[in-house]
Amino acid sequence: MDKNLKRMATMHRMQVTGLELFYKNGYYNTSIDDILKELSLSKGAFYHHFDSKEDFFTEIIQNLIMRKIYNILIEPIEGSGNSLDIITNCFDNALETAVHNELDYGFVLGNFINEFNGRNPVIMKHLNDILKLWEVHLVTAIQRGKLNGHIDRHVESEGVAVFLMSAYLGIRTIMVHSSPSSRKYRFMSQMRMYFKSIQAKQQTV
Amino acid sequence: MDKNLKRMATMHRMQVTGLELFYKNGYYNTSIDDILKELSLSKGAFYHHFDSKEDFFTEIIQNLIMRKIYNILIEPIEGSGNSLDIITNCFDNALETAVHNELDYGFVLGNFINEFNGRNPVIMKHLNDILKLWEVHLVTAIQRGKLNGHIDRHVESEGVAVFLMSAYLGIRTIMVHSSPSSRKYRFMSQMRMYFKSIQAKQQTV
DNA sequence: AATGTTACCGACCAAACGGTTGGTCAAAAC
DNA sequence: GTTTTGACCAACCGTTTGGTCGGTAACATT
Repeated sequence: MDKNLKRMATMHRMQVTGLELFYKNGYYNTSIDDILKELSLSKGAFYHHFDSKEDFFTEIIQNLIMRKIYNILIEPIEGSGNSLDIITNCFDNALETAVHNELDYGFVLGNFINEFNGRNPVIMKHLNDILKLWEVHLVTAIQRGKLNGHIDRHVESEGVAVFLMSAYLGIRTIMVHSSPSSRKYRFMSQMRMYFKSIQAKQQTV
Repeated sequence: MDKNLKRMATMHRMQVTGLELFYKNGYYNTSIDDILKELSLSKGAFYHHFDSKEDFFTEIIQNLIMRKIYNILIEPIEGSGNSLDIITNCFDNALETAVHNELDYGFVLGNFINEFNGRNPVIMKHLNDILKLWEVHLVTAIQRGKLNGHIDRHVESEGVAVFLMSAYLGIRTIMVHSSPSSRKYRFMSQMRMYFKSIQAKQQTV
């Protein structure tokens, strides 16, 4: 079983480096050779483990992107406190990694959606599924907020979810260029304003 | 001068078709041959008019993207009425073209920013300049709203601008996949909620 | 009528692409 | 101790890429 362990280790290394380069240079602008050079591995090794470039990327989506997004953007909003506070904290933390130029997987997702949209339906489906998953959990969190008396019962849960996802993906597009830190601060500040407009009118805490 | 006219006509045709394909398939995933095939022109014609693929795209940015964004997202918010109403209408109109699968240049901009970020500093600078131009005009419109008594004086103009740009670019990323019409409706509805939270407290109209 | 200019053609190039193939060698299975 | 397996190598293939270049034909200038 030692062989199997080595196989998995190598495949994992390939995927981590692959995501890094795909994210940095784009999928179509990154060659398999680029990835292999970085790892000092050969073409043969690559095609021994993966069927094709597309298959390789599909594995990356499932094994790296999906899980990270779950950990960073979905699981943190499952809590039972004030939904608005929880979402605020979640976004704040997620954007903080972006400020420090680390891999922000929410942005990675939006980035790839832009790149594959209309070009590769198979990969788009996988990316869309993740987006949908995020949306569902956001809607759930907002509905919980209504039940708990933190959010006004009249607001549309799905509308809020769409608006939040939009804002998050958008701020990341803007943040990449100038003064990410101050842009994050301004963004979070306005998000709190927005939250005030949808919170329950009379505080029944 | 007939020659000069023909030259400009051909160059324009090339740029229009070029933008179409670059937008649909991505810059790096669209070859010059693809564009020329569509136009029944030859490589020689292309390099007779443009220095390189990059030069070609730079011209597209200046001649097509820049002007369209000015017409659709910047000029419409120059009016002197209620800034929040004007911006709402502007976004509503701009997103409507997106619903009908037409070229929405705001999205085109966000799309290319994602593609070129970290890959081509020269092109990124041009795209960034457009983003900055948009931001400046949004800030101006919001400050005008404060002066006219439509917007609460305490809100940060730049924060609002960043938030609005984020939301717009983000909703377009999300709209490309499923039910753009209903997503647009929900988005606009939440944007109005947000606007309520930043409008002047006592209506002094 | 002769000459220069310009828009455009299409064969060509070197480099890079995704993918294939025959082979090596150490560890696992027998 | 022999055989089998599987991770990996490296040369190679057909195709596509951005870009070059010598040529041609229509038009403008003289």
